Amino acid sequence: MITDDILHNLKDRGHRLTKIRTAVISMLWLSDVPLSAFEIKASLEKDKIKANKTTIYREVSFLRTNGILHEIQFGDGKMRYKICPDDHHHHTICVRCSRVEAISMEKDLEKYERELVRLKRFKVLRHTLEFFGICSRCNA
Amino acid sequence: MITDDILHNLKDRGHRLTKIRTAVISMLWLSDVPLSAFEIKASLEKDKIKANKTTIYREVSFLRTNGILHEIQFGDGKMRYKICPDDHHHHTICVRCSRVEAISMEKDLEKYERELVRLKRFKVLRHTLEFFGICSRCNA
DNA sequence: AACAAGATGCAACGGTGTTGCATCTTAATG
DNA sequence: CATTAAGATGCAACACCGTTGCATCTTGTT
Repeated sequence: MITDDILHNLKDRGHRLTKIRTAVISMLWLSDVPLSAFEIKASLEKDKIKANKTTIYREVSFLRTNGILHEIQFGDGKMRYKICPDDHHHHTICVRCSRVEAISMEKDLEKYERELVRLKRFKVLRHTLEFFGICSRCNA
Repeated sequence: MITDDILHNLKDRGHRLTKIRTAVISMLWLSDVPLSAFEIKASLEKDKIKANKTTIYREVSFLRTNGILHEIQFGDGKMRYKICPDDHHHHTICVRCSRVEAISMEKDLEKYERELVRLKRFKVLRHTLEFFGICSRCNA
């Protein structure tokens, strides 16, 4: 299991493996959509693990600092968090059922980023790209 | 002046031209970066025009409904608003000086959206794309 | 078992944005 | 110019996301 690798890696670097930490990691790993802080909290509670919202925010902050978890913004005012072995995917987000899927268009964007440097002398550090629409299930 | 066109257009459609409305329009038109609600409020106050934050939110909502103003998200949790003749949603945002420039890659993205329909049966309604980095001025 | 660093909970707070309601302004009408 | 009704504004209160300070509890090491 990859979550075990993550846990061992954290421990080897001198970090603690608390109940909440391991729960957040395994839960986010199993989730196929990025979750907000509140959703993480709710999901833990379903497994009978109570955690204060402050703890959740501090935990995602910790996991982000350690490169385990990544933030995504869907433009509704809340951060969402996901565990992704290779950072950066873009997503399709269904506006009806909220289903999220990762897609890849790195090659096209890398080409475009090179053009931005060449034409506008703008050095891209990061970007955001999300598509909102109707997924295949909802459209059927 | 284009702001006059906007004002006449609004009036012709039966909307009122209040002090705050005209001030928001001309101020946003002159601004070369998208502004948050708070920044709009502060900018009006610099011109001795006081406005309640509720009024600002209602005004940007009104202007958005009338297709005059567009929202942009930079991922810091606040909406920003910009007057743009053609609704144009991609930008380079300098993380040092906050300068924002519009860029065009519609053709590439339209191609990609057609592929999303074809391959994943995902119908794109809208998307977000912003590049964060260092602009030519800051990099010099 | 003792201990220090780290994790947690709680309360309070700040910021963004919204809503209900009372009041004021705009612009059209007589 | 006075009237008037719709629309605009201000105010207070609220909801929500996220953060901070501080006291307390856990973890893992000695």
